[in-house]
Parts: sequence; structure tokens; C-alpha cells
Amino acid sequence: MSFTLTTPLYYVNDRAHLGSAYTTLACDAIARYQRLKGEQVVFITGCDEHGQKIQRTAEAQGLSPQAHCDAVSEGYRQLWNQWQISNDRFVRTTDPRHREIVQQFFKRVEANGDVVEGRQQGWYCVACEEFKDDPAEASAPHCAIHQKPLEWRDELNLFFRLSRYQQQIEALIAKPGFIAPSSRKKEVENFVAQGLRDFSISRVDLPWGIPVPGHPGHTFYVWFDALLGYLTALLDQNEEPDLALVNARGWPAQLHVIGKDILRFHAVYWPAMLLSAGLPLPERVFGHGFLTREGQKMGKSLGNVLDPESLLEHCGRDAVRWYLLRDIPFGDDGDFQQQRFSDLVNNDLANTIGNLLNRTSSMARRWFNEAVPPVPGGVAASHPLAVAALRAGEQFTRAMDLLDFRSAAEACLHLAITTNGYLNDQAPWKLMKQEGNELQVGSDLYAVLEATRWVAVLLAPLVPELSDRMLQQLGQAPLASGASLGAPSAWLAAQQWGGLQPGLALPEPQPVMQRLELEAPL
RNA sequence: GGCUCGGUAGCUCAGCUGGUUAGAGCGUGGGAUUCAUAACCCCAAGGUCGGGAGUUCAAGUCUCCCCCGAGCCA
Repeated sequence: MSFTLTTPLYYVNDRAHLGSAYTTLACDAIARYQRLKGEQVVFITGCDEHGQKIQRTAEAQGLSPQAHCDAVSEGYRQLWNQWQISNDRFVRTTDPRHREIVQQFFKRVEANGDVVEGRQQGWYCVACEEFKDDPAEASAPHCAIHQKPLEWRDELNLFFRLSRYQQQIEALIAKPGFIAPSSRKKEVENFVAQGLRDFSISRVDLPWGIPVPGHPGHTFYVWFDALLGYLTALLDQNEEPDLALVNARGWPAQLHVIGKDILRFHAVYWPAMLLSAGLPLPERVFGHGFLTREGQKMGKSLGNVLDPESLLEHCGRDAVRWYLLRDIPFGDDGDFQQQRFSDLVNNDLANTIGNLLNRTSSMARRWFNEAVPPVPGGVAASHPLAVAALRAGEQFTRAMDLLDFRSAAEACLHLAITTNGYLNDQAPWKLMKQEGNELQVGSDLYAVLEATRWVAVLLAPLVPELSDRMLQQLGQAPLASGASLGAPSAWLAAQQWGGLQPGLALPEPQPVMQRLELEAPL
């Protein structure tokens, strides 16, 4: 089985902000989870680089559009590198290969009779790259979103006959699970129920775009071009770009993860385009929520944007991943609160989980020859911690399959809390003060170490580096979640009570998670 | 303006088809403990469930109106 998932292709109008990082991080967790389960994953991200807005932004900086796009998309690429995002592909819509795919796709759509010429007249917002419905006689209308003046356009455009797909789209969005979370479904249903209207897919006199074959002077509308980036991304760099190959390279996608604002494009326009071109449809479109910061919208005007690069620098990957995935229900809007951020990271990761490993490893080493204690009677699968671990594993998997990172994280945390509690109840440090308790202490510590190993294993998709560090302290090999191995899943195999080898040497304990001490606002 | 989603302890949220004293984690206060990253464990305080009206023997949970936030469409 293969699993293809995508982030949106980020628009290179500006450098990356926390929102894109959030989406990408979440996708990374999904990609890692699927790989760990043994799936052949194609994790796609990239940049969307055409359109008038880009052209103007570049001009304003005295750059050619290409130079501007090169710089910004390189910024994205590097950022994802720094975050150790495990994307398999990074696609740019200015790639000549993409041009080829778009043109092939268009020819299919046109051959299917879905392209018509039409006159597009109206007020246009360059920032939205959309025509607005303001009345023609309006004087100096402004875009409600961008607060910028609209421009009057009167041009002959090519239209995609979306209206022909009314029924198919209705059937598609009615499919349970296609639109996720399900709370977003109605919004799209109502939109479709109003009747789908053909939409324009070309612009004239806009040089910064892909030329429409057979229609001189026309370039593709950015959205038409951008969505197709998901297909281009699937093709290998060293093969001729050929649309006919995408099915063999991982299409259709199992999942498009997007921000809730672009749900319409992905759940309505995009499937219709694919139907027209005779390509299979993605299985699921997940629209996640937006992040605010300390209760306020982030924006340049407020001067409160949280830069993903500086966040990384000050806090590290694990901390940020944990906070965003564990505290913000995926799908809902969320608020980034610095105090809470450091509270949760310190409490969950450093204290509850990190310290559990540290204290247990210390005891085992001290009293059992710097090794995992022997278990003479054999490892009992009926041990309360074994039961707890198994349950945590089940909850984790169930949650991850639903993209419920929060609940998945809680499963790990609960296991660690239960294990800490067990340790306190057994109090091996007391038992060891009397002779003859070594066997009891040994089996207690074994169970606690083993449960801790489970925590590390489960944590792998969410906080891969922390997981590796924990496993290393337990003398275990790291779990590779960053690349598809096509091998039987070591991760699933690791979810077996008793996987920790008695007698295995334990390295000297090192804190696996530093506490965050954030004095200044980030 | 229309549609959709949300408004539950200081904070982030659970609360299924209406039914005993509304739950969890964080934060706060107290206790216990020393194996450990002043960590872990236990206990406690804290809510007129956005506001108002209604349906019902019974509503956080259903209906209507209003207020606030977000997204979409205008």
C-alpha cells in the first residue's frame, strides 16, 4: 500500500509563517506514522509561484519574478530542512516539468469539452487573485479581505465547465470522510447546493503564469496551476513529465491537509478538474484551523508574528511539535500561548516522561549492574503496566488514524503517568533497603523500563528526536520514521510487551529533554 | 447581510442519542517522598455550562432570539 499526502503548496508572496509550519509539522507527523506502520509514503510539499500578486511583489522589490520565487521557495525548503520535515517531494510550480503537466492536463480537459470561452467582467482583487461580485457600477470598491482597491477587468477568459459536475461533486462530498473534520462538511454542501458556476481558468496579459496551449495570450489562473502541482510532485525528477504516469506514482492522494480557508478549492474545484481529466479523486481533504497568538490574530500590522525560524532556534523541534500537536485539537482553531507552551513542554516532556526514564535507568544501573534487570520468572504479559501499555498503543493508533494528535499524545502521556504512579507505589528505593527484595525490585524496574520503552516507541511520529534519544538511553535502535523503507514495520514489532532484553547494558542517564526557560517573549 | 463552526473551572479542552452531587490536564494551595531533570506521587479549592425566553417530570445536552470569536459566501 502506498500513502500519498500533501501540504498546500505555499504561496511565495511572503516567507513562511507559523501557520505553514503548523500544517507542515502535522503532515510530517502523519507521514512518519504511516511509514512506521510500513506504508510506502509519498509526502508532498512545495511552493505555488505564479500569479499577478507574485509579479507585483517581485517588481516592488526590484526583482524579476523568477528571482523572487527562487529566493522565497529556497527559504521554505531550508526551513523545512531545519525542522527536519520528512517530505519526499518539494515541488515548485515554476518548474518547467510542471508547465508540461499543466498543459497536458489542460488538453485532456479541453478534449473532454470542459473548456469554453467566456467574457469575464468585473472587479478583481489581485491579492485574492479572484473576481469579486461587487456591482459593476460600484465606485472604488475595496476587497473585504485585503482592504485594497479592486481593479476593473474586462477580458475574454477560458472557463472550466464546473457546472457539468454538479451531481458528481454532490455525491463526492456526501461521502463520509471525504471532508474532514466532518464539522466542515455543511459549509461546502451549502456552497455546492447554490449551484456550481463555471469558473475562469485563464488570464490575459499576465505574463507570470503558464501559457495556455492553443490560446495565445492566455496564461493559467494560479489556482488551476497550483492544484496540479500535487500531480507534478509525484513524478520522478529524472523521468519525462507525463500525466499518464501519475497513477503509477502514488495518485490519488490519500490525504490533502489544508487550512480551512481553502477547503472549497480542494473539495469542489479540484475534484471536478480531476474528473474532467479522467483521474481518480483524493480520498480525504482535511481542513485544519488557524492559530492565534495570545488571543490575537497574528499579523504584520500587530507586530506579533511568531517566526518559525526563531521559534526553532529558541525552543527546539520536539518542544514545538509537542505543544502544537498535543495541545491544539487538529481541525479546530488554536491559540499559541507562551506560558502554556513552556508549562506543557516542561511538565509533559521533561518532568513526566524524561524524568521517568532518568529515575528508572538510574535505579536499574545502580542496583543491577548498569543493566536492564534480569527477569528470572519470565516477562509477564499480565503485568498491570503491560496492560496499560497495550491499551495506550491501541488508543494511540486509533487516534492517529483519525488525525487526532491530541488524543494520541495523551495516550503516551497517560502511560507515563501510570508508570510513574506504579513506581511510587512499589517504591523500590524502600525495598532495596532490606535484604532479599532484589527479585521484586528487579521485576518492578523491568516493567517500568519496558513501559518507558513503549512511551518512546509511541512517541516516534510526534516527537521523533525525543523518541530516538529515549530509545538510545534504553539501548534500543532508533526507529526510522523519516524515510520509507519498504521493510516490515520495526515499529509495530516494537509494540510487543517484553521487547526490552533483560541484562542489556544501559548507558549513563542523560536528561532527554531540556526544560524551557523562556524569559523574554518569543 | 446569508451560511457553517465554536463560546463549559484562571488556561486548553472532554461531556454519546436530555436523567443521580458537570469531568481531565495545566496553573494555584496543601501533604507525602528522596530513585530522579527542585523532578515523581497523593489531596484540595475553583464553574449560575456566553445572555435571555421556551419545550419537558427533567437541559450544558432540544427550540427560538440576542451577544462574542473564526471561516466561507455575499
